[in-house]
Amino acid sequence: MKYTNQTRFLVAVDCIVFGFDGTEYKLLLIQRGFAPEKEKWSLMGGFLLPEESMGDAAARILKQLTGLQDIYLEEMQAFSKPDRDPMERVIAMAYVALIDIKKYQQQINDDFHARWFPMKELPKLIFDHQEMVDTALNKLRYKAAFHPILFELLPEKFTLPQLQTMYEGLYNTKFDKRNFTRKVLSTKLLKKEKEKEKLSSKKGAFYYSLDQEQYKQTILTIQNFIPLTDITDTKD
Amino acid sequence: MKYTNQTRFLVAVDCIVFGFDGTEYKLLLIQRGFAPEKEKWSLMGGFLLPEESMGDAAARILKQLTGLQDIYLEEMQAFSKPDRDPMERVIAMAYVALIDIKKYQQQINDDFHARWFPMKELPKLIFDHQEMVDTALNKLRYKAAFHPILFELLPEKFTLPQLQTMYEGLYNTKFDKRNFTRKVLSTKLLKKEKEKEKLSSKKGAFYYSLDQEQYKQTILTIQNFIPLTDITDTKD
DNA sequence: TATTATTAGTGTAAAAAATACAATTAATTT
DNA sequence: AAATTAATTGTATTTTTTACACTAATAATA
Repeated sequence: MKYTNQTRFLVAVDCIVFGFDGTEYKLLLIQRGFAPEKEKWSLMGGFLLPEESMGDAAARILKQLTGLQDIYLEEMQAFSKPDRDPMERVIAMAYVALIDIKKYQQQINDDFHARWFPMKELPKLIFDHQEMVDTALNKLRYKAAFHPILFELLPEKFTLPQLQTMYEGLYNTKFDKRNFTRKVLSTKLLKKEKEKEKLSSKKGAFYYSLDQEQYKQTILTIQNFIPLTDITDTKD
Repeated sequence: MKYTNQTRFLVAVDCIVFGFDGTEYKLLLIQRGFAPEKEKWSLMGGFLLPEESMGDAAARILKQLTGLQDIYLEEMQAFSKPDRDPMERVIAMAYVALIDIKKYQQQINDDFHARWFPMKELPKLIFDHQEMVDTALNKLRYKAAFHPILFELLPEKFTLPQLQTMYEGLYNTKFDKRNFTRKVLSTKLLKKEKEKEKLSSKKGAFYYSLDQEQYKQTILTIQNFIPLTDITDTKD
């Protein structure tokens, strides 16, 4: 038994991969391998297969086209305007990934010529991919304001100046060092390491790492309208 | 020209309609009109048509099955496990709506026997609809903690006790009246009206209404890691 | 080896926001 | 007139946020 008289659609997944290299944000793009728009710059995309969920498809496509695996991938938004692909109607689900460029540089497979573009020097993208990127960046900014999500973008060990640069880059602004440090450390999410990073300064900056236990707890915490004393009552 | 050798899928939209009646949260459900699971309780769902976006489909389906229109509908999450519908694979996009039950009661068309169920007395739902509802409720709780989104759930004029009840209902807790009032008013989102609501108390409670101008500005405001003084610099 | 240059790291006072806590007010019902 | 019910309001304390500038550590250079 099947549903009759219903239209079936192509369903695709597009992966928006943001990366941070310690200084600026970049976007990972490839040159599309098939018509239409063959050879044009594109997000990592592909069609959904019959036996996989969309999340599985996103991971598969990213792996196939770049070699990247085991990275943070999150469903972002559907793009479903009937004419977004000139060839044929395709429903696209956009997924967003955040990675530390240096950490994953080796994983990236050169076969597909995936390339990092600084956010301010993006080439023209196919279809509505630029809209996808803009939407993703806005959502990332919004989310990072409440959520310690940006820690995911850093290597296991990172310095406070690096973290600050990352936040400043996302919002195109400068923060006060002392206040930023205090705020970040007050989350209790970071553990200070004994070694220093010596490449980017003469003095060297101490490494910190993410306290995974704390992180898992904190990521669920909610604020603002709910006094903290009430939150513990909420689990019923 | 079409994409060849690709599988096409049924795409559906399911609408999760939460309502608040001044006292408790309810969920709007209908009895499914076709096989499989005919007559079982279900979210308002239907298949995507060839010429509409998914957002359009959600609005159309909600209107067709309940009569409700012009309400706040937000894309929530895709549900795409290959076997979620036993008849045939269907990719479902869940949309969430929040409405004031009393305000829209008349709009609801009786033809489809849509019924409000208190959140604690939901019937067994078809397929993965219960999972959709649970996910939506969690996201709503999370979002409402930062976002004045719950104001959307109230009629044009509402009282502070009503608003407080709504927040308390969402988190199953009690807030201090004085602190809640102060916090809500500090958002500057509310305008005090001259009339009182007299049904639920002898003294009567003053009506408030949403200051639409302020609301549009505030809804974009972000906090926590970004000092407020920096936010204005962000627009580039 | 002394000097210079560069970035990391740190404290405090003032202002703002969050919290805990209970008496008074307005209106209706008896 | 008294009793009942729910709305409304303030203050003192604690916590958090903000603004602001000098010292420390190291490498490069004179």
